[in-house]
Amino acid sequence: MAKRPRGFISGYRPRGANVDLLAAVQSVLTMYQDQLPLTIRQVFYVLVGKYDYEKTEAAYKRLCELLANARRGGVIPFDHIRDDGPSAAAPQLFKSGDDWLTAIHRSANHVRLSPWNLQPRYVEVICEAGGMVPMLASVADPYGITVRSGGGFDSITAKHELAQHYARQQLPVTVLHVGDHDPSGEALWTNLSEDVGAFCQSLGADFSVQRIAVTKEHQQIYSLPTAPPKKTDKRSVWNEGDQTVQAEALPPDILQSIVRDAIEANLDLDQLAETRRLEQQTRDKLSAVLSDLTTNLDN
DNA sequence: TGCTCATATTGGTAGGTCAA
DNA sequence: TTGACCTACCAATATGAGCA
Repeated sequence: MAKRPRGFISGYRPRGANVDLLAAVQSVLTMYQDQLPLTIRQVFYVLVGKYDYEKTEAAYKRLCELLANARRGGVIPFDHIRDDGPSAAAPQLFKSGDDWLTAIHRSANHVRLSPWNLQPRYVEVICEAGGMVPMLASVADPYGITVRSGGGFDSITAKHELAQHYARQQLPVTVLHVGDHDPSGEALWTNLSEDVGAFCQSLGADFSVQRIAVTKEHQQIYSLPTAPPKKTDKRSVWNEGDQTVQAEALPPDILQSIVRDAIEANLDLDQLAETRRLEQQTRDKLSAVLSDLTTNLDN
């Protein structure tokens, strides 16, 4: 029998300093309610910046454990915290033909057109941490832009498939990269840029990466919490005296605005407006066609 | 040149121990 | 009794150092 709690914890009562810590976490979640869900790392860095929370890996681990219990205990809503979960592939099933027709009708009202046949370049966002994807996607989605988690792109298959995907776009490809400002973050970015770039070159794709966050300038402008680079991490050239900054140290709203600005700088906004006009036209047309079809079937 | 080893990345969880 | 905290571990890969 496991000694750890399973399922919900009924009557969970945090103790000592954790009572105040959970109150601070709830304040952070309220402060960034428009950016929810946040990763525990994002909550951690806001606590460090605004509540003088201890900035150590041990303190971060304690926060992870506390938030696990707080979620099990119903103190923190599960949907306010984002972590990497399992993936599922569910078949698309319908109760009946009418059910399918209703679903089609409903989706026709939300059909979206790809903006890429009117844009000068294909743009994507890649972030290092998978937990940040939903938050960045809420910014990128209205532009029709895909957000991926890099996770270091540790799989050679993933890098090759990505290059194949970019080659199929038949447009110059720009990847906006969000990652940590540390030797490992630099190494991951360089690896992505070089390895996917080399595959792209062989496949005939014009590929470039823009590192949009986190930079040394961001650290200075927003006074972000830093840490000295780990002496054991030799994966990248690192200037003497330079401090490291985690991507999650950027306040969520600021990170969103950095990504939004970078997206808009790379898109033709007039052409994007034209795509949206065509999109509405298409929705109206499809709704009319499906209404006629439903009427004919009923008769 | 090629192999092994240590260390790093993410967001946790498991088990053991301590303390309120 | 129960919450807190510490260490070890998971997966797949990159990188640098050291050695044969």
